Order: sequence, then C-alpha cells, then structure tokens
Amino acid sequence: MPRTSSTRAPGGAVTLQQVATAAGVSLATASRVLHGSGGRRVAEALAERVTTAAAELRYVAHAPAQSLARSRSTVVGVLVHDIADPYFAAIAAGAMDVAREHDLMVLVANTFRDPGLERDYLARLRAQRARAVLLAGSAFVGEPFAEEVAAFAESGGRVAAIGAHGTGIDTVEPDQYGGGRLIAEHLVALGHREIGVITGPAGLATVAQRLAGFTSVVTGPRLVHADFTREGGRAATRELLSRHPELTAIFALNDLMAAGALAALRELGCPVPEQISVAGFDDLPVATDLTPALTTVRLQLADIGARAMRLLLDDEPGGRLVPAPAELVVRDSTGRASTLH
Amino acid sequence: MPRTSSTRAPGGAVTLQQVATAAGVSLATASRVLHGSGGRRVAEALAERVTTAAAELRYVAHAPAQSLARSRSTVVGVLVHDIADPYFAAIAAGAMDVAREHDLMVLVANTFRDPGLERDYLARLRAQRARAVLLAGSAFVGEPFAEEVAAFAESGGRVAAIGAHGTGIDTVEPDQYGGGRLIAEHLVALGHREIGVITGPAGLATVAQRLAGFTSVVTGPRLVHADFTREGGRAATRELLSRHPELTAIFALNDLMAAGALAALRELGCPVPEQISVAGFDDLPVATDLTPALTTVRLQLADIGARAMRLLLDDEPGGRLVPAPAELVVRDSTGRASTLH
DNA sequence: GCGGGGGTGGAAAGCGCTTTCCGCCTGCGA
DNA sequence: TCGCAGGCGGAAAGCGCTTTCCACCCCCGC
Repeated sequence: MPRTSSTRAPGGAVTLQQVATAAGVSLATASRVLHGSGGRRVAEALAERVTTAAAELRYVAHAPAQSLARSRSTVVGVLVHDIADPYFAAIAAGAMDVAREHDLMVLVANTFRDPGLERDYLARLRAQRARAVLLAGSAFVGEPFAEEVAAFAESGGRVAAIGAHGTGIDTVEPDQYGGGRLIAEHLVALGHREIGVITGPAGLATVAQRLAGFTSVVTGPRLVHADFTREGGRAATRELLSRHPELTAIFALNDLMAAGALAALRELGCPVPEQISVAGFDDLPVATDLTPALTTVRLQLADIGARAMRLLLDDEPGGRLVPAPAELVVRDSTGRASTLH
Repeated sequence: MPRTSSTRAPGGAVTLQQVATAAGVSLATASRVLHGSGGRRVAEALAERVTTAAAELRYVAHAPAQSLARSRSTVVGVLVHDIADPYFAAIAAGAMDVAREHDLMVLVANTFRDPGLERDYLARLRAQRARAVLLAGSAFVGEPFAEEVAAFAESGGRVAAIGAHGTGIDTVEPDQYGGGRLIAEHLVALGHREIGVITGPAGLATVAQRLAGFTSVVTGPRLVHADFTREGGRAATRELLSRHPELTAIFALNDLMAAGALAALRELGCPVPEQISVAGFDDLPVATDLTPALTTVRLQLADIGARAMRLLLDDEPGGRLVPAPAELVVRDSTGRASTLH
C-alpha cells in the first residue's frame, strides 16, 4: 500500500513529508512554515494548515537530518572532570542555564580526570558537530590535547575554557593565583608562620596556580599531594601532621580536601582553629556547614560557567580572556596562631 | 602537493569521500572499513590504505549523517531537576559511567523542577532521536507528561525512570517508603513521640512516598513544606519550632534540608541531639561532615543511576521494576528523646 | 488588452553517510 | 576448456531535511 500520511516511518517517527501530505502542501512549504529561517513567508491559510497537521501528528523535526542539511547542530558540549564533584556540577549548571536560553542541548562528558578520555570525548564532540565545547576541567600542565582542540576549532566549532588552556581560545580565568595569595595573607596576618598545604595532583594547572599564589607570600610551605577529594584531604592531613607536628595552619587547595582535613583533625582530637587553622578554596555550599565553618576563597562557579557559555555563543572573534574574581570568605576555621607548642 | 583530496568541506570538516579519494577507493569501501557493521569485509591492503588516509586527514565521521543513514543515534538523554544538586549529580555520574561503556554520549537536561521544561526537553530529546532517556527527576504527582513519554517510546526510544513514572517503562525504584519507615522506627525506638517533618513540595512523588513510609509508623506528624534545599530546610525548621516548641525530633525529607535544619538549630542555640534529634534522607557525602554527623537513609545513588542506564541499554522488553534498597545510617544527630520539656 | 514584475508554492538538488545490489574477477570442478 | 560459485569493490538509492531555482498566478501599469 502506498505510504499515506498515517503510515509511520520505519523508526516510528513522523516525517515532514507526512505533515506536508496531511496538510496538502509540498515538503518545501511545510519546511518553511515549521522551521523557516526568516527568508520566505507562507500565506496564512497554508501555514495554519501545516501547523495544525504538525500538532495533530505530534511532529518533531529530525534533529540529525536538520543538522546535516543546515550543517549546524543545536548541541554544545561541556567537558568536566567529574560531574559528581560539586565544583563541576555548579559550573555545568551555570553553563546549561545559558544554553537553555539559546535553545541548545548540552552534551556532558565526564572525563574522570583521564587525559585520554578527554581527547576521546573531544573527538566525539567534533563528530557530533557540536556547535561549541566548553573545557570546564582544569587543564593538565603541558596540555596533551591542544591538537585535538585545534581540530575541533578547525572543523567549525567554537572552544572556550575555564582556566588557561592555551592561546587563541576564549577563556574565563578564575583568579586562582590571587585566591591562593589571599589565603596566605590572611593566615600570615593571623600570625601563622608554620603552614602546611595539602593539594591535588601536581599535574593540574589549578593546583599549580593556587599554590603559586600562596607561595608568593609564604615561601616553601610543607606540601603533601593527594587526591583532590575529601578522602585525599583526610589522608594528606594525617601525613602532614605526623611529619610536621609544629604546623599551626593548613591550607587545603579545595574545599573537599578541607572537609577531609577537618575530619582528620577531629579524629586526632585537634581543635580548630584553637590549635590549627584550616582554610579551603572554592566556597562550595558545604563550606558553611562544616564545623567550624570554613574560611575559604569564593569563586562564583555558576557564574563562571554561564560566562564561559556566553563566550561560546556570541559571535565575537575568539581569544578573549575574561577574569573571574576570587574573594576571601573568613569564617570560623581560621584564628590566631596558637603559641602553645 | 595538490589539495584535491584534501579540500576542506564547507564546514571545514573532512568527509568520508575525501578519505576514500585519498585512499583511492570508493566511498562504499571506505565506509565499510571505517564503520562497517560486520556484514562485509574488505581486503587487508585496501583497509590499510583507508585507515591510514583517515588518520592522516584526522577524519571523524559526521555523527548526524550517520544517525540519519542508520536511523539510530549514539546519544542518550538524562533528565534531572538540577544537576547542581548532589543527589542528581550522583545519579547522573553513575548513568554516564555506564553510557561510556557503551560508547554513548549523554545529553543532560536540567529541568529546574519545571514540568513545562521537562515536557519540552523530552520533545527535544525525541527530536535528537536519542536512543533512550532516563527520567531521573522525581515524578510529580499526577504526571503531566505521560503523553510526551509515550510519544518518545513510540518513536523508537527507550525510557526508564528513577522512581515510579507510570506503568510500562523500566523503573529503578529506590525504597523511599521503606526509608521513611526506617527513620520513623529509629526515632520512636529512641523514645521520640513529638516529631516534626520538614519537607519539599507536596507535588513531588519522592516527598509523598518518604512521608507515607514515615506516617505508617508515626501518625499525624507536624509538617512544614518548603523548598527541597538547604535554605528551605532552615526556614522550615524555624517555622516548625516556633509553632511547635514541644518537638523532640525533626525528620528532614532530604539531607540538604537536614543541613539547613542543623544550621537553624545552631542559630537557635538548640543542642543536637541533646534537645532535638535530626534525621535526613539520601546520605549525600555532606552527611558525614555535618555537625553532628547526620543520621540518615542511604540510597546508593550512583548505583541507581548506573542500573537505570543499564535497563535502558539492554534489549530486554521494558516494564521492569528494579528495587533499590534504603539503609538506615545512624550517626550522631539522633539520640534519646529529651525529657526536660 | 497585453506585457512585465512581485510574490508564493513546488520540484529537485544536495548535506554525509549506509547499504543494497550489481558486476567483475578469480578459482575450482567436471 | 568451459561453467559456475564465491568473494569483493563500486554505483546508486535512499535517510529527512533545507534551500535554490523555477514556474505560476495575479495584479498593475501603460
């Protein structure tokens, strides 16, 4: 039997052709009515018939076909290290909000901090012809996929990053250096001289920058590297204190590690901030709920994500650098250096 | 060298045709070598030439074109209320992990708890011909988009949900009811009789189920509805206590609200658990870091997300129901009912 | 009254890929 | 020696949509 308008396509979906037939117009007209990109207009009466038919058939355009024909897709990619980490979740949420304003869908790629996976996802985003991609994860020092980024850009997609990822791409640059410095100055002002730092993998640019800011004020702090997580912070704190019991303050390079540090100090029966002060970085929501409430550096994460997405979607030439401020938030986990050692 | 075969397509991307030409084979052969779905094999020598050419040109298949030709895409959708909420972030992370094993990309849609947006995103996921979609957000009581779900399924996509979303679709069902009951039994065993409940919007199925479990043990608790967030919990707690100062325990229907409750009680100078016990639900990572550490109900969120994604991707017939256990985690925020009122 | 122009609908040519045929070539058996 | 089967490369027909032309109609002006 001939394919009348009510016959479902193989996939089960309604096609534009079916809508056109149902409305008694040509394919071209239906397309113009439903997705017409301005250029041409269609008479009221016909347009009406088409929209009615489309609604009745519950027609939804086949996005891949549209992407193909228009050679322009409606998806953007967001590359994060781990969406379950509140840091990235906040950034992603901000970015997604802006994407929605632009009627774009967001493809989220969780790289698990694996540079190989990161490269891989970037290629797949290129395969999807994503209109743009946001590199939200911190760069690794000595960026191994600059080439893949270039390939993406070359094939017509925009790229923006949070934190430096190389020249030529739009960047929102949180003031990691300044933040590290703020914490250092704060602790020094409180009289601390023996300060330990617990930190994530040395390869992360974020880590390097925060640390650089800190050491611009406090030279040669005691340093322990661990996972950039709560557990990492807990382990690092124990190790740090066993090696350097003289410390009066600990700077955790992110709030997650700070939470772990507080847990470790509680286990060790070491009062904060009376005996040891603790400071974090990021000002995640959890910071206020820790005990004592955490002194930290506030980054406006959702806003950073949103701004990066806006950089991706406007049509200005690339290579811009938007700084994002870091702000010291003093709470209860830092106090005057104890003199009772 | 002549840039014949290397002439970039309009979008700037390399096409299969270019690869084929460069390798001196036909389009069909190139396709078979690079994406051949098993059926046919190509002689070693030719295959080699094709793969080499593809690598040199940094060829990546045009995913939309592939979706069109194969009428099957490689993306799945995940619908969440708010990716910045750790509850959803954990579920999404679990789901994404499984998706990666299957070489699928994940389109995350943030619905901001807006049923309209939810419907809308579902339609757009259908437009993308997403292979499957995971409804991770709690249903609203009286599900307003069953129709849209049906349309999605009808057009060939699979649908799974976390928590009941209607019959016929695969469901991972966390034991919300049982969890509510566990908390109730725990509090009653500790001697509490005057228990207040602070809760999210009445329209959320999750809320209704947790509450039902609780009231199956404790009848007619004092109830305050608020946002399902920390701030909501804080406000609700203040209101609850001002109206019912006789309460000896508060059950917050999620951990975020519980964090708010603890904050409020701290502000009111009300010791926990000595004067008032507090219990939460979800066992988010933050639960251990609250002070006192939160008694709550553990849901294996990442695992739930992963299982739901597996339901979507195997080829079994739909309509299955996978229960996910809830487990009581007793920490320090609950204690024997105070008798000093 | 007739020619020309503006506006609107439709036919058709792709977009980049998959996949069905088709036909050639090789090698084997009679 | 010839026929035939099997294997493998290539031509071509779509997949559902956009968009360029083309054709047509109607209206206006001379």
